[in-house]
Amino acid sequence: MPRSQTTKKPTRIQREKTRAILEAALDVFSDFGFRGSTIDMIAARAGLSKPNILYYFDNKEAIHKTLLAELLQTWLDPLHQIDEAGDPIEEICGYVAQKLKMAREFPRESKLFANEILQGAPHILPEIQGELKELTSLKAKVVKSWIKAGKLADIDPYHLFFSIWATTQHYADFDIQVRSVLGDGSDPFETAGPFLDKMYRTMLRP
Amino acid sequence: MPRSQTTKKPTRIQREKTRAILEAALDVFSDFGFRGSTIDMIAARAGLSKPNILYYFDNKEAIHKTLLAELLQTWLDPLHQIDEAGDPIEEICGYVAQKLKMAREFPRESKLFANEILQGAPHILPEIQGELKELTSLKAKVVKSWIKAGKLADIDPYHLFFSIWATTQHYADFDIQVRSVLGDGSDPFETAGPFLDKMYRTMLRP
DNA sequence: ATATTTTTTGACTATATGGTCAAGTATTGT
DNA sequence: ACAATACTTGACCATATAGTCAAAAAATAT
Repeated sequence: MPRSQTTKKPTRIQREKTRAILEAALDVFSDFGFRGSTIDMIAARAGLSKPNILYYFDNKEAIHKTLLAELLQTWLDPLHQIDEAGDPIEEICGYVAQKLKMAREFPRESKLFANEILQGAPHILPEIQGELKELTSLKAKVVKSWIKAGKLADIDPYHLFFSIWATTQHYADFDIQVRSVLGDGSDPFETAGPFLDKMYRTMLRP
Repeated sequence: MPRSQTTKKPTRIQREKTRAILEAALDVFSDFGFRGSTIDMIAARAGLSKPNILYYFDNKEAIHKTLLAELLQTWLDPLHQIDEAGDPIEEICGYVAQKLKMAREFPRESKLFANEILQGAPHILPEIQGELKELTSLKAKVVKSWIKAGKLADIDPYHLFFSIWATTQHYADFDIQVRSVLGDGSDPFETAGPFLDKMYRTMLRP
């Protein structure tokens, strides 16, 4: 009986293999998108046979769903950490730095997410309209209170967040373009960090 | 003899049908990506049969390539228009406004491009490393000269361009996310315009 | 050691999809 | 009107791919 239909505690093999499959699937999905990826590709990358993959996951979509669910939490985490009690500019620049760090360290996750949203979020629209929307609106209120207190320039909190998401994830999602334009040699993230920090400090100063 | 193999001047029907096919293909490719799109989908959207599509284009990839080639020119055009002789801040804010307008009016083109880059630019890497790289480097020099002349704040021209591309195209590419977070009703582009204008004016002021 | 359970896979099916082709239909030029 | 050319398509093929299954192999429990 496959793991996916059991409620028992998973065995060591189950833990290891599901991990290996998800790891391989992240590679493949982030590079080719959902439709462009095949179970065979994932199997090859994981060093398993196709039926073996399907022993651990009901189908291709189940693998994808699992990845997206994990991903969303990682994606939302830095936003959670914005603290109303902290210094406004430091909090937001810290958030920018955190998002950029994530784009650097987890580019596959960023691309997987971008692929999903780009195609109209067919698998995670509910979460986008739920969790993400709620959390963003919560933190937008925090930004608004900072503005009202005169601690930040008067800018639209939502568009502020959009611009942060766009600029930071750009370095992961459009990686090939960024590197092509810069030419090889330098690490885009190295120079992007100071640039974004300066940019947001300038625009946020009241 | 199909159009794709002829050098003669195209007939009226050829012009009309190829247009209809490209129009339908843009719809489909921008929504589902290259691998996620089928010739049948394009045929259905264009109101033609599959063999008829393949009478005008050699294969699926040829349709995609044609779209990308047209697209790249549209994409590069606003960058071309940046004029060294103009007022630096107005030139750059004009560029931002132009890019945002394009994201609004041609979201399908933006998504097609995003899909392509996201998957590693398999079909237009040469153009990215050629035309785009050259033009960007040319305009980066212009920005540098403006900075040297004390007319702009001292920022990295490349990252400036990246941030402009990211923030403007975000509204087309991540459209579903933007609308989900804002909730329905307001037009994201309406409020994004003033936000971005203010943002770039603030950060560019010397 | 043996029984039980879990894991693995070769061989398979069904379907989707890119692409072909020969024969038919419409359009155009004279 | 008629021939030449351009256009269209139903039927088809080859391949790729998601997913199944029964039987073998490996791991685990007793």
